[in-house]
Amino acid sequence: MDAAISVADEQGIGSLSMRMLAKTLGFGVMSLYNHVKDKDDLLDGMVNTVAAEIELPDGQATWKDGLRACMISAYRVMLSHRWLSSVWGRSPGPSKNGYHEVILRLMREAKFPEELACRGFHALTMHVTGFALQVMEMPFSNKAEFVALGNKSLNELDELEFPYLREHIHFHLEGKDQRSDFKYMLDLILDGLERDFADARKRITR
Amino acid sequence: MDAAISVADEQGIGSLSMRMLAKTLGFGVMSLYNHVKDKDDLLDGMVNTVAAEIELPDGQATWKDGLRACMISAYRVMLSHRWLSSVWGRSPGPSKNGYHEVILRLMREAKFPEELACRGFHALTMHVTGFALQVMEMPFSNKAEFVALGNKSLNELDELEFPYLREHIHFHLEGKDQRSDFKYMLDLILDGLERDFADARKRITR
DNA sequence: ACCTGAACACCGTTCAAGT
DNA sequence: ACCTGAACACCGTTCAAGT
Repeated sequence: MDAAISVADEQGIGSLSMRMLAKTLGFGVMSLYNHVKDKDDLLDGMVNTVAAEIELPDGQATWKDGLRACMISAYRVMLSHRWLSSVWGRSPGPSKNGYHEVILRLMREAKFPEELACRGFHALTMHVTGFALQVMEMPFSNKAEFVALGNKSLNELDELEFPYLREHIHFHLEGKDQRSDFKYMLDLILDGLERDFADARKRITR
Repeated sequence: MDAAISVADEQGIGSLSMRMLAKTLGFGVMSLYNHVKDKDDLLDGMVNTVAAEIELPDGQATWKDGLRACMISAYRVMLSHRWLSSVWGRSPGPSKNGYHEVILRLMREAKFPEELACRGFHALTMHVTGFALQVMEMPFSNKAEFVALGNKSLNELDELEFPYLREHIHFHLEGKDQRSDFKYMLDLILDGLERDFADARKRITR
């Protein structure tokens, strides 16, 4: 399990085959099937193991701080295991359930109505894994590759047809993009939930 | 190209192999390589072809309406080609560039400052493809499978350990979730951009 | 309970050969 | 310019055989 995770971390999930994993461990291929039902089963186990790395907030935190910290931690875990987001959606294991339970608990114990908690749950989890998926999916993995790709695109893009796209690429190449879009959108969601929550409370008290 | 797209649409991108595509077309496998450099090249072409299905707003639309319509159309296209979001991130072709250009143009011609347009661009595109990726990645594809999985999860989840997660699953199984989280978050982003834009204008006029 | 190699049914792609 | 089959180096998994 741990071996599979380090292979995926270092070589990418694409290079993780049963055959090479067995070789790494010094066994025949078929020995793996004594510890794992399937390759699917292996992947489920890997997800469950690294999902445990997500830091869950303690009982004291307010719903907003707690959620914020929790989502940032989940996002960090996804960035540190670059294969994780692409297999995150498979059948839930105990650590993923624990993470989901905490998100819902923070909202429900703060007296969010069930419907708003549901919406918040999906908005937040979709944001984290969707954003991570999208970042992982980008066709470069370091600054140099990024610059190379940017310049290549600039050469290919017609100045008259794509003026704003060219401007946008220049903007990035000049390093003027110094804020985190992940946190910007996270706060957008949290602030939106806060407003909806306030509205819901008013409606009840009235 | 069209054949590859219909195979992927009907059987999933996982079943799209060069060998079976060739068989579907009634040729030998290697004939494909006269029309396409690679399997990568094939996928790039497929993305470019369906990206052209995204409806771009005409010149009259306000930035907000135009962006909203454009993002909803893009999301619809991703839902109708269930393999699309997973390969969307590969090297950009002309129709994807056109889509990106329109997004940037709507904001820049409405006098968004460059930085805010950049942020908006990423917030919106990440939302669309991230959300689509996450939806596609879910381990069910119809109501029946969803209900089966929900009930299975309820059986496995301990009542004391995961009370809120169980409540959440019940909420879905009872069909109380009738709004679109996609549009909810889309409007969250658009409203956020509108506020930031108003702030930026105030700062300049002052 | 754990390990194993041979075998099966698949991949994408190279290469030399044809029209 | 277009098509082709054989071959190569890979997959995940089944099966029968070992300890």
